Amino acid sequence: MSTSTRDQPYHHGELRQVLLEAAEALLRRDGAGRLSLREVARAAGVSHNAPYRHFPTRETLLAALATDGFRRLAAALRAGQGAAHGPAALVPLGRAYLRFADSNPALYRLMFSDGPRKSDHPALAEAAHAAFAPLAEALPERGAAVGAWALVHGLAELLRDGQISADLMGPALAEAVIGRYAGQGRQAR
Amino acid sequence: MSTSTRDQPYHHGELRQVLLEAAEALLRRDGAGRLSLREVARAAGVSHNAPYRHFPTRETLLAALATDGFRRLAAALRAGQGAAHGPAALVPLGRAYLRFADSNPALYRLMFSDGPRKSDHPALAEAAHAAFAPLAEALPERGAAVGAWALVHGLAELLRDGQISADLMGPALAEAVIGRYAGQGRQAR
DNA sequence: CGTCGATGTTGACAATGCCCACATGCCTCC
DNA sequence: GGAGGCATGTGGGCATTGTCAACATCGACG
Repeated sequence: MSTSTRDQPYHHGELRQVLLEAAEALLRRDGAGRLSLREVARAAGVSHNAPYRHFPTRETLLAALATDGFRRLAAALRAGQGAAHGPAALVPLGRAYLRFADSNPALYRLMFSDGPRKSDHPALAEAAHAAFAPLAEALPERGAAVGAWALVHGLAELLRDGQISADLMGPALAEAVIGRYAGQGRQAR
Repeated sequence: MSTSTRDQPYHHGELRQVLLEAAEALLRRDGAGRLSLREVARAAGVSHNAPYRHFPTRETLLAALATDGFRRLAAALRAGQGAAHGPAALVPLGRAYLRFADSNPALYRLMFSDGPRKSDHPALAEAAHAAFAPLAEALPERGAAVGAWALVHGLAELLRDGQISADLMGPALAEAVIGRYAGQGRQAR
């Protein structure tokens, strides 16, 4: 809470966490491309080299941010799913998913598009995979689950950068689309 | 065709096009994030500042690349659609779409994820919008078209970065998912 | 034939990612 | 309880980058 702990005890103690928070703020402001390690360090009030004690590389920082994002997404999905099970859960899951993407556009973009390759960061890959679990549980059939994942992810991305021209944008339509898919999923064994 | 016009006539003549081609090669190799204007210039055999006579900014170069990508995508879709019309065109369209994304992963990523914001580059925005046209014609109902767009785009992205774990990846599944969606689209009024 | 504008070139500057050597201070082990 | 070790943080430095400014070159047009 203290805006400036006067006597920086040289060893910060929570630098890693502070760096991540500062980085996320800058991510929100500038996007992943313009996020600079040195500016993160400045924001955290440490030397330009301090981050290297916690992240071997700029990309590692971004990967950590994205990993955290996937954990939060998974939590949001579980929270949004509520009591629903099976195909009926698709709509609330989709809604929670889209809300997450809409609330954290820069982070979402980092997680799926802008960010480091998952193959280079095992923890990231695993977190990303884990976020898929709620959907896989709701729709036991693989094809249906993948389709739903793709549909919702595609909607999120198209909405995010206004790819869908403004006249037909909006969460309402998105939800209708998901609803329709859910209905079909139910009847298509 | 000439690999090196010996006497570079100072005024290159086709620099813009050459720069774009060099840039796309580097894009393929390194991704948009690591693409450096100076390296593009080097690859084109001109000074590090020559590109600025054609692109006011690095981002502008990327936007031009992405714009071209959308034009090519639109062409690929029209070519892939063949004679099919209406909902029946969905499967061939989806196939063409996925093939494009699979053949040009870096470019695809630039177009949708990595690249400049469409709102900052009108030509880009328009090309992106135009690429949507074939789909909109095939599925006259807005919701269905948006859903299909999202579904296919989502599949492309998930496939691209192996988000769908390897065990269920592959174009075959993707096509099945699209086929199912197409079937549902046909029966949903 | 001269000049003018588009296109390229050279030079410079600040910022950045990352490397190296050094400083600091807590923790452990005799 | 003192000495050494190790994680953490600092400062300086280097190559690279995007962009700006000044100058060079050349074809077109009077």
